[in-house]
Amino acid sequence: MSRGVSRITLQDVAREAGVSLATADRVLNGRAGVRGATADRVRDAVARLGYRPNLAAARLARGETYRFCFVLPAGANVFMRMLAEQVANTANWLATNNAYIDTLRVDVFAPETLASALEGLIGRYDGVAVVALDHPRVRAAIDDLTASGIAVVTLVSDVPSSHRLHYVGIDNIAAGRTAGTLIGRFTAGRRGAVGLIVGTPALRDHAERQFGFTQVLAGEYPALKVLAAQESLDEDERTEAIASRLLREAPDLVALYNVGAGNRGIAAAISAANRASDLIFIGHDLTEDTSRFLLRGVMDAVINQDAGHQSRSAARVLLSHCAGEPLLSEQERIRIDIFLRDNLP
Amino acid sequence: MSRGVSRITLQDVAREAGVSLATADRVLNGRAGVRGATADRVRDAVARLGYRPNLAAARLARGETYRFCFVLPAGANVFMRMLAEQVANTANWLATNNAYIDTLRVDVFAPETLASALEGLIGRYDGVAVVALDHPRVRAAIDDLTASGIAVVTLVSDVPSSHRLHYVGIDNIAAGRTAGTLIGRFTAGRRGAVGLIVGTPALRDHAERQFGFTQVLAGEYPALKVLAAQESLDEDERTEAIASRLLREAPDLVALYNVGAGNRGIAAAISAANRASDLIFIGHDLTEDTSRFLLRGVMDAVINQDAGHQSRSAARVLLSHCAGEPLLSEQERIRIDIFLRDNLP
DNA sequence: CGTTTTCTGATGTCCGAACCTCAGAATGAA
DNA sequence: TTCATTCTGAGGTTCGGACATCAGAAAACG
Repeated sequence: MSRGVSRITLQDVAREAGVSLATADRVLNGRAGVRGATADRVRDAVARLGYRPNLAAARLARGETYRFCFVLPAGANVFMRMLAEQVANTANWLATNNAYIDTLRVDVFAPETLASALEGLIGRYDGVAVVALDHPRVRAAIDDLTASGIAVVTLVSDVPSSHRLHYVGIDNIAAGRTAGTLIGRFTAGRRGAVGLIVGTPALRDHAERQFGFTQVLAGEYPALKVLAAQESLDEDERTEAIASRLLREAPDLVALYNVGAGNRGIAAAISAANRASDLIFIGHDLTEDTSRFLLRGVMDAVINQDAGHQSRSAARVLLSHCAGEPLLSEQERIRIDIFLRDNLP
Repeated sequence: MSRGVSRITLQDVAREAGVSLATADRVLNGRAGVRGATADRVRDAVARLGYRPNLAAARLARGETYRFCFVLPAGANVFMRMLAEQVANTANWLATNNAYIDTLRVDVFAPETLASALEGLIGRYDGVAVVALDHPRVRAAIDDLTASGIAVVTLVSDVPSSHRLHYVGIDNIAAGRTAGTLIGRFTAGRRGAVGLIVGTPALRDHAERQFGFTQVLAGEYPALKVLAAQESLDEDERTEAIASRLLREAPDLVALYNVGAGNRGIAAAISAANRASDLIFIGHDLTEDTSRFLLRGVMDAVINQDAGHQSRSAARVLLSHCAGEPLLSEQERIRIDIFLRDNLP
């Protein structure tokens, strides 16, 4: 609270360097018209005094506002609903920082729709965060946005070959591997079949998780045989049907891994078959449902990517890029969270 | 980057409410001299327009600087060194936000020393973050700080009965339970003894982890017998000696849980005994060492509390408290991270 | 009704940096 | 030495809110 502790301002730097405020300002903002020797003196003074520009003052002086668009899938599975909620929170926070978020919901499974929605953002926003489908049309749209000077970050699901500025999300191969290791260890050396349910292999994150999972099980747990992946389209009814069928038709089923959404259906099937206590069931995304399933012992582990963190991180990356402010990259790494019954938030 | 999108300022609110800027300002800053009816009109206008004060402008106008002190243990175990490093990073970030951090290293095991160090901070800081020992003397010192108007947060290890503003850290009972469940499941139904090593039961976090751990093992894994806890004082040589002795004297040892630091010693003992592949070893704090142990299969899981997150969180809590700014409480929850070989950062 | 008290408006300064202009100084080239 | 071309200094304005002062208006009071 003290007003006594005097900050070092650009004034002080100028005085220390023996130049005027204007010159110091020219050097720090990279404006032309300063001799090299003079510029060095200023930079020396900055280093000597440990000058740090006052962020608040800089922002105020710049007086810019930033408009961001978050493009989220229209299909409302629970995780995406949570993400949308967190984006709303983030918007609330950004509003005090001269930045505004619009949310756009599009059918992410339709590459054409997504791509043209993205192209429609050109000129209207300074930054875009998108839950992207990895498809050539979408990649081209992202590159167009980037080329038009809009900062683009991919959210949750990446398009690595595009020119996006940053990917905010987890390493899904590693997430799949993590699920594999957990199932391998939790099945405790038993021999048997493992059911694998994916939303759709068209989503890069699902495909990657599946890859990492089978890689670990095939390589390190030969006693476990992974059954052919079943597509659920992330729908509860379909996951329930699939899980019921697996439970019926594979009598040696020891574990289930659900790569996508629809855990409720699986939990229902497991409970109906009375297999909660001996069947290992691992899925993604901590929700009200999945935490309940963990507590009841229907699920054994949940692998999570924090929706709030991802939303805030995307906003921070966009904001700091647009405002030319430094970024704490370490803070922007999204963790692969493992939740057991015991470490629920 | 647009300058076109006009923010809503207090001017707009005043106009909308049909009052002057001065009156609107009086209402928002809780200054006296405004009739109730008028104040309501202003508040209505705020709500109608969705006015959000510009954080940057507010900070600049307030023109205050904040001084924080981070009190860390002098005994340099790896985690604490990492924490100190992260505090330095945080200081770097805070410097652009009118806030300064000093770091003080004291012997945290000596309650008298810690308490008097804390009392010495009165009047010199606006906020204090302290890795606290739960001891009456220390609690009293924290309460004195609080009473003198200094915001105090406990970091990593809490003093729940004190008047600290906030605890930045994990639920250590839950962390111990998590370790218990992991060991229970990873031992795969085997019968045998489990070694338990603590730094010192004087540290609240160690005691709590031990409690949670034994609670789970006793309650849910009757095949595992937890041996009497051994004190290591967080030193590698002592943990190595303890682990070696356990390996020697308990032939049915199936798992080891290290509550504190000193994982390097345990890893050495396990490797020497050639038990890396069958003995389950779980410890805390992700470091260069423990990630290597995970990759090599010497350790099976590491439970972590992110030092960077804790440091930033403490700073944010102190800053927002002192500056009277809102806090995103969700962002300040420290997770109990579980790391396997597969989800290492 | 006048008078006191309580409100309200007008106006200003300040915070620190970004960005601008213009005059004058220093420097280089001819 | 002169003239053109860089540099540099001095000064101002702006951003939006915090905080202060003072005059005048409205309300409360006797």
